[in-house]
Amino acid sequence: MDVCQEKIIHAEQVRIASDLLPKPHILGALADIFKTLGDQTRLKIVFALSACELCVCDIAAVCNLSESAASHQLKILRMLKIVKFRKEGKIVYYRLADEHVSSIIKQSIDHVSEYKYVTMF
Amino acid sequence: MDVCQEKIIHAEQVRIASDLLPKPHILGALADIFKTLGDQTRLKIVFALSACELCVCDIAAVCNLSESAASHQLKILRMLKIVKFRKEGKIVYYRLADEHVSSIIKQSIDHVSEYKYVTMF
DNA sequence: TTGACATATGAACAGATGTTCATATATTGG
DNA sequence: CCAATATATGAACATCTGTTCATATGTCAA
Repeated sequence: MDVCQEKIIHAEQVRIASDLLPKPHILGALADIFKTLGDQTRLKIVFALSACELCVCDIAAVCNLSESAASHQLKILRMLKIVKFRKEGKIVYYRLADEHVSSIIKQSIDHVSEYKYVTMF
Repeated sequence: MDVCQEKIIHAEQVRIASDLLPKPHILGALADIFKTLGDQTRLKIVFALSACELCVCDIAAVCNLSESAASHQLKILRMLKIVKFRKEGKIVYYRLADEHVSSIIKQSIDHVSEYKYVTMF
């Protein structure tokens, strides 16, 4: 990887910006959260759960998914601490883990609505 | 795809959650933003730019990237309206597009710091 | 215990993603 | 004009991701 350190143009800004970078494990954790929310299926699940607690079967219905696909994605959301769950007999109910997630989503909606948005992917 | 509509367990919650889902193009736009922030390289660039305006060469140095890789990722950040840029002769200076992005990042840091975080990817 | 149901999981496959390398474009000074 | 510099872009490639299908686990009722 070309580190490009022999031709830094603005040494001072580079130093300032470098000092501000979070530690690698924080950066990784943040990227993981965004990566997780960066899939339409999981984002849909998160939106659905921001309405109310739902079981896997409900989530599959709301998000138009097979129950297997829902379960796979819920596992990821669980590992990332984005959702919590409780078991009641055969049924597992999921809900959002905390308000940060909803808050993040709200902020991003503001961002999107500020531009005439063009999808690229 | 198995739509799973014959065995909805909680019809009322399913209706409520379904009504709350954003329109597909909004959902897509949001997912795109998260997907974009969900890469360590791009997230690092965003953090760097939250410190100050930087040229491509500076960004490459701060983020330990080849200039080509930086340029590729900046293109994506540009298309997603996450960064803006201005040209000054040969040099292109990048900066964050708005405060929503920094706000989103701040929220996610709060989320991360609330748990003993375990990386999964 | 047996069968029905809700959910979870593993393997496999197609499609997407990020980097590299080579090359192109654009701007400035000589 | 030409050479040097800063940035951008295209193709190729290895890696990662999300879905599906088949199967497993766990729970309840009969």
